[in-house]
Amino acid sequence: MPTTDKASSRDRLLGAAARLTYRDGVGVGIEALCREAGVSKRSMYQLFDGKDAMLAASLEQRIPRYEALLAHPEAEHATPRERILHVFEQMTKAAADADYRGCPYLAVLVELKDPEHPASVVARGVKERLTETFRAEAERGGAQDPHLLARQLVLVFDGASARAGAQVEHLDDGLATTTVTALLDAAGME
Amino acid sequence: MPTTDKASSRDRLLGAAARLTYRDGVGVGIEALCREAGVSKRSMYQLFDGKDAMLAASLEQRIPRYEALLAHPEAEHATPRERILHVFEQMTKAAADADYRGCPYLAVLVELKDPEHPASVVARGVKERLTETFRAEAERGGAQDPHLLARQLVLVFDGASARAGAQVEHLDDGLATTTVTALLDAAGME
DNA sequence: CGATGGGGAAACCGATCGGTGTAATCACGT
DNA sequence: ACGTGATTACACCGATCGGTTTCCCCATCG
Repeated sequence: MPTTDKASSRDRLLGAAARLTYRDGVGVGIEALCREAGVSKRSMYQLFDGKDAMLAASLEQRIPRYEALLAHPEAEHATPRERILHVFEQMTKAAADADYRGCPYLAVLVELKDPEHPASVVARGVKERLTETFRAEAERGGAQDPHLLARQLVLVFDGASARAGAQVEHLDDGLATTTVTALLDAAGME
Repeated sequence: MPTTDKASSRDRLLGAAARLTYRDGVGVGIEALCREAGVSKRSMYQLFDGKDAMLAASLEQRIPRYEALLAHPEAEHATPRERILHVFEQMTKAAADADYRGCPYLAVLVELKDPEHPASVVARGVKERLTETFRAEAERGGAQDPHLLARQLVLVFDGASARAGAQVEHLDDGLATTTVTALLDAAGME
């Protein structure tokens, strides 16, 4: 087994793509990606169909990490409200980092401006799954209109992450959680 | 006076920059911008210091139009609540257009990822002024914490515009205004 | 009329884009 | 030791990037 087999080349490419794209946007060059990953351009084109496909795969691979970060660590004993608030507490913590650039999936959707792009499809999936998670919690928590509340929460999620990532807002005073609490209360969630 | 004097060349460049940047992102080429504007590249470099400066100027020029669109038409007789809601009603109407890509100022902030970029500075100014407008209305309306409410409203504004622009959400059922109403009520605004 | 000067078209600059072709090199199995 | 297949570095492709320069036309003015 070589020191760098096919799987690890793939992983390093996906990691580099995630890192550089998040920092510099989807406009980063293939050359830079391969340099960062330590993989030749030739190999990258054998592993992926092209830049678009690699970007999509990169976003896809990060999904478990991303969703695990937002999931409540003690899911069993936590109430729906606690689980929803946990999502925004995690975002608030992440936004304190100077390198925070907001939700990478929203950023890709905004930057690509093309809903048909493979990466946009992946990103939209993440957003839809987050909405569904919120909806399920809202329902468990007895909200009057769980789907509406879920969509409201995602509105706040994306607004807060975009603004914090663009450095136009700082969430460290609990802006996001405060806003969410108001919405949860208004929706009649226990 | 020639059919195309210096001022009209400037205007057509700014218009083309606003249009193409909004549709395709800040990555559009100078060549395409000049072609769309019907102005030679040489003239554009005499009118502006470069692409960054023209982009910033383009965003700057659109500000009056943008803010007029969000301002309540009968500002005198409208209540603070009506004026705030009007902003979100206008966004909802704009989002119904298939060509809607969200707030251009937020998009630029997200795409550039550089708060120091001249265009980012302009965009941030727009966002800060919107926040201040909300804050003033919130204060007039007797909100408990006008500044907090204003920041919450901009969260919803940017979240809704980004999501509608990226085609992940549609606002035509009043999602934005419903959310805002809940926040206004929670803040104790009359 | 001829001189002058500003602006347009287009060539040009080096750099980079996404993507490919090639030849040498590498680790490996036999 | 040899063959093999994967990976590498690197040249190359046409296109485009932001930006500059050249040339030429045409409008203005004396």
